[in-house]
Amino acid sequence: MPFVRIELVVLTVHEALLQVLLGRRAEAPYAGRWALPGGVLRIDLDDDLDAACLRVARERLGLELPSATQLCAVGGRSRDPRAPWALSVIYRCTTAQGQLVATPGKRMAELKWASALDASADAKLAFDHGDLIHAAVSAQQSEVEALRFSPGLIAEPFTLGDLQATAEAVLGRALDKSSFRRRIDAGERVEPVGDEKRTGPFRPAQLFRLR
Amino acid sequence: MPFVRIELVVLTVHEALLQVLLGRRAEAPYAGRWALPGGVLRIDLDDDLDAACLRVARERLGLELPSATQLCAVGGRSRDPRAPWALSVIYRCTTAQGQLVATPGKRMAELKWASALDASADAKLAFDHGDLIHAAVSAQQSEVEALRFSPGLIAEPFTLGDLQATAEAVLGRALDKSSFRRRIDAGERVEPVGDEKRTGPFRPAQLFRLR
DNA sequence: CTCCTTAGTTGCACTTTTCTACGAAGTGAT
DNA sequence: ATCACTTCGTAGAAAAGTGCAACTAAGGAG
Repeated sequence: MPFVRIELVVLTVHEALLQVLLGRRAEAPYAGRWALPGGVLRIDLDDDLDAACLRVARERLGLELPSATQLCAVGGRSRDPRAPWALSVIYRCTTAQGQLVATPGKRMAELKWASALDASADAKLAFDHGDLIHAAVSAQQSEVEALRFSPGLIAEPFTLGDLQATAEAVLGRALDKSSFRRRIDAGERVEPVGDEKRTGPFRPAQLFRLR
Repeated sequence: MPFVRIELVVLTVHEALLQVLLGRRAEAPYAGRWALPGGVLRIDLDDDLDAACLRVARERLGLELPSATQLCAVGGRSRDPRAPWALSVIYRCTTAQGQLVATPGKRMAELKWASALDASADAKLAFDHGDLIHAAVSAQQSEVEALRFSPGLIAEPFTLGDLQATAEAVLGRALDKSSFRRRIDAGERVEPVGDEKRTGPFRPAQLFRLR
């Protein structure tokens, strides 16, 4: 039976840029290279794959992830030299940058946020993690395209301008303001919180939250 | 390490109905119940997960599947009583009904095609295979909604009427003829084969193939 | 030729999206 | 008080896409 791991693609939007969490590998293989955080499946601890994902996020990153979704599974003979056959189940999630409690473990010396677009094209990442980030970004873009904002992608409460800027960061292109707002109104995904936010000597923006 | 299997959701359209291939289980657990065909991952034989999918399809069903896509992975402690922890990687594919060479093996006594919609709601299927079929049907519907027809879903060459009937069978609803043809023309997914097909004493239909 | 069937197209109303511009709301300067 | 300035939010025209219904096209039977 193969060696089974869980890998996490943790995404966030910060400073108008879609970013992904990477850890620097301390040991071979790929020592010194950046890789996705992850951990070994523990059949004595984990009731199922989702529970394993939550445990790994908690142990490695100090994150309580309410909503990670499975991206895919990858596996093969030459995937990891530590085992004759290695299988990884990949999870994708979003979180606010502040919630991260970096607890680098034995294999993870250091954590950083990197541009997701750059990372998905970075051939120097360990394993096939560049491809996995690319797949995760595509999935996230499909969600945002349909105006499904996972909690954690944007801090609540937010203005519609914030929400649009977040969507534009994920999609990597500009969106039309009136069209964006009409689609938001048509959906039932956000609700007004009743308060306002002022950022200068001009009209304040209404605040919303996800529902 | 968990016990790892591959399961196949083989879909086809036959007689204006989306159908899924099921096998009757010969042994416990769920002896006598209908289940998805599948097999154990063999790390001595399979180079990677996709290769394992192809091998299982060939050995169990006599199918050479050019284009199976991974659906998801499921796993947990109480999934299969034969092992303390079982993990299954699910693949989805389409094939013509005629290509199937049923070779029921030790565990698969009998094969049949069943309505995919009925099967996805059938609580009597083994394991969580009803949920898996439901997920596979949804994925197939998304593809067809975007007019992506996997080879095997429809026999080539085909008329545009055939193609629309196939799409309607997958989606479970009627489509508008002129709108369907406009979208087909706009895309670059089908090309005329130059021939015609006549089914009676009236105007023949042009034939197309996928590209 | 007329009639019948299915294949394929066209016109039109309607909906949805996109682009552009304008009004609204707030503060500070004149 | 009025105007200038900025961002928030909306309205309306233009364009693109969808659904419906009627139409023409092509073949063969009688």
